Amino acid sequence: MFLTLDLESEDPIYTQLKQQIIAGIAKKELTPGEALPSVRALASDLGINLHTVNKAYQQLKQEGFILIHRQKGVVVHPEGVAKADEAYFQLLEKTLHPIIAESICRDVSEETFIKLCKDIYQTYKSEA
Amino acid sequence: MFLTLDLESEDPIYTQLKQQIIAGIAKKELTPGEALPSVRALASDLGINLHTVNKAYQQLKQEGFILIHRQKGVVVHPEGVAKADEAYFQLLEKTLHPIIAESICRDVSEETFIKLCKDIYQTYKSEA
DNA sequence: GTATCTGTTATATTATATGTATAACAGATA
DNA sequence: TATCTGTTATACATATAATATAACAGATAC
Repeated sequence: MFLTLDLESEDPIYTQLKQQIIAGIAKKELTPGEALPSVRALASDLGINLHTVNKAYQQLKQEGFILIHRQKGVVVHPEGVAKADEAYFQLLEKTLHPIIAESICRDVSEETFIKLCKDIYQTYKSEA
Repeated sequence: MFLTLDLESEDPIYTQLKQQIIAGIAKKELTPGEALPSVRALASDLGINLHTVNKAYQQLKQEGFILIHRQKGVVVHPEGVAKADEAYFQLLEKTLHPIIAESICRDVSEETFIKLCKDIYQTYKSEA
């Protein structure tokens, strides 16, 4: 599991951490039950503050991706990530709406958009 | 063109304005050359500050959605929005990646995801 | 010519978000 | 006892978001 940060990015560091861990789970590079580095170890590795890592971990826990045992440490959720429910689909739709609206303005056809999504899906499947 | 704000939203007001104007253009409720309210008029209508509207307008101008004439006012770009180029597709892919990664974690099939995108595309086409 | 409408620019203030820096606490373990 | 967990608290610096006023300069209507 490689974690790389772009300190120039507009995306906050804790967001980058979250996204890369989620991507790791999606690619099955991180498997259920697998241990993640402690907040201090990861912060030290990346040269960032403990609290920044902690914020990412807390949100990942809140969203059901990981479990945190007070003394055992942090692990990828052993029973797998909670499957999409109605609330998630609503959030997903709300997220995609403005993205698709802009694509339509820029003359991106539905077929082209779908193709891009399929290609991205493929990048996660192929590296399983 | 109805503009509604959710002051409780995490999305900044100027972002909501941008998204709704872009959605309006996508739905062809706003047509090329059509005038938009002045910064002061819109701010007054919505009960927000002039600078918040101006920030949205400036970014929409920067991204090619509108034109601003110093004394004539604000209009939807008369020649249509700039079509997607390589830079836009890269940005789009970068935007979709984490969204799709999370969907995969939550067991959303490619077919389900594509279906959702198609449905959203449809909401813009049907109201043309 | 004055008043009014544009967008624009400048300052200042408040609140919130982000990230860092230290320090300490409590449970588990070697 | 020392060291490792996550957790909590406080403080600080910076950036973003939004508001509040004020002023400027060009265009237009009376």
